[in-house]
Amino acid sequence: MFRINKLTDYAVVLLVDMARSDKVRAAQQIALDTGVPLPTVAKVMKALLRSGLVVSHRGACGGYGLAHPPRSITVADMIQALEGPIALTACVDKAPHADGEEACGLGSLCPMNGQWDTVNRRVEAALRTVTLADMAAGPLPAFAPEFTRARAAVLAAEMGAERAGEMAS
Amino acid sequence: MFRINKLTDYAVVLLVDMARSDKVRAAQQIALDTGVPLPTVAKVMKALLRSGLVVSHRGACGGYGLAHPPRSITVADMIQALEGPIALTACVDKAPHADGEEACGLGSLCPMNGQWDTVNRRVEAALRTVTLADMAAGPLPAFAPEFTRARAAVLAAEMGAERAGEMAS
DNA sequence: GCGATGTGGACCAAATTGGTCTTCTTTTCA
DNA sequence: TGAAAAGAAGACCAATTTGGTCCACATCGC
Repeated sequence: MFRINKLTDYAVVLLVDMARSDKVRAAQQIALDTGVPLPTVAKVMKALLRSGLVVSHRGACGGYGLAHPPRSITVADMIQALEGPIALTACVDKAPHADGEEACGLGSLCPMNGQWDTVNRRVEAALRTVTLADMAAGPLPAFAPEFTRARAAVLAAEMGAERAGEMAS
Repeated sequence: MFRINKLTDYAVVLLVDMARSDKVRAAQQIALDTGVPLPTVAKVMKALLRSGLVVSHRGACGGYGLAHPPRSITVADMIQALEGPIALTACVDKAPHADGEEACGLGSLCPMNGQWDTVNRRVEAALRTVTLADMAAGPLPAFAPEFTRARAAVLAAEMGAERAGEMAS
């Protein structure tokens, strides 16, 4: 499957929504607009904030906004924000463990010496060719954003009365 | 960290060793030569066999060999053999579940419609630019293959007397 | 100062992964 | 023809990772 994390997937969904809205919104509002559970939105935003992809404003009327124009945020940036450096194998991040041993058990005996570096660089380059603006624009969204938003609200309501009430307050 | 499976990592190590040796060898011998545990070699080979990357010969003097020249086996092939089609998100393989619902919970409401397809195609293209021959050639292996093999044998012996004896028989 | 909002981290249940084992089939060779 | 060598298929369990949630605290605006 060669998957990215679900959390990373959420991050892209949230960032696309932010790129389309282009306003500072509270995490609660973003959760409502996208249908992603609030605690998950909070967790993702924390990671995006640390990586400098979004900016935050605390206090009343606070919220999150994009730190850069969508055109200059790439898929590689989003993935790296959630999952760290792009390293397909343990061989490449040679950060020695506490006991001085290398991450790859075989150490310098590993016959792959540096071959994975090439692969990693090419994958990262590929991921750098698609931007948030591309993701947000889309060739032809099946539904207009308004419909999407309305449908998401319905979904949020169905998630449970107590939570929906709390979120809608 | 955007990793491939450890099993996939092993598969590449084994295939590189097979490309360098270019002989039909028993799984036991490959395990000895690479330092990868025998049961793991067997498991990886099963996947590689199903994908047609290696051929097998049963019975005495049997073993595994490459099904194609290293030049025509790409990193993408190896990853797909172990992990299935390259699909960074659950959105892309729209195979409906048993209950008729799509893999992505949001269904056609998902605002990503088709955007991930582009990313997936570009990543796969990148992975297709590096072949098994490239991985096996290497720019400059730190040690000659003979040293690697001898060292692997020592490692195998250290794994335990009973297993080492059984493997050396 | 109070309420709204973000921040940081702990926490646990569920899913995935990795590694091993067992049993069976196929092939070679004496 | 039968025994040994080797692969095939899958069940199984432990360990790790992931995901989702919650809590206590820090800021900010009114």
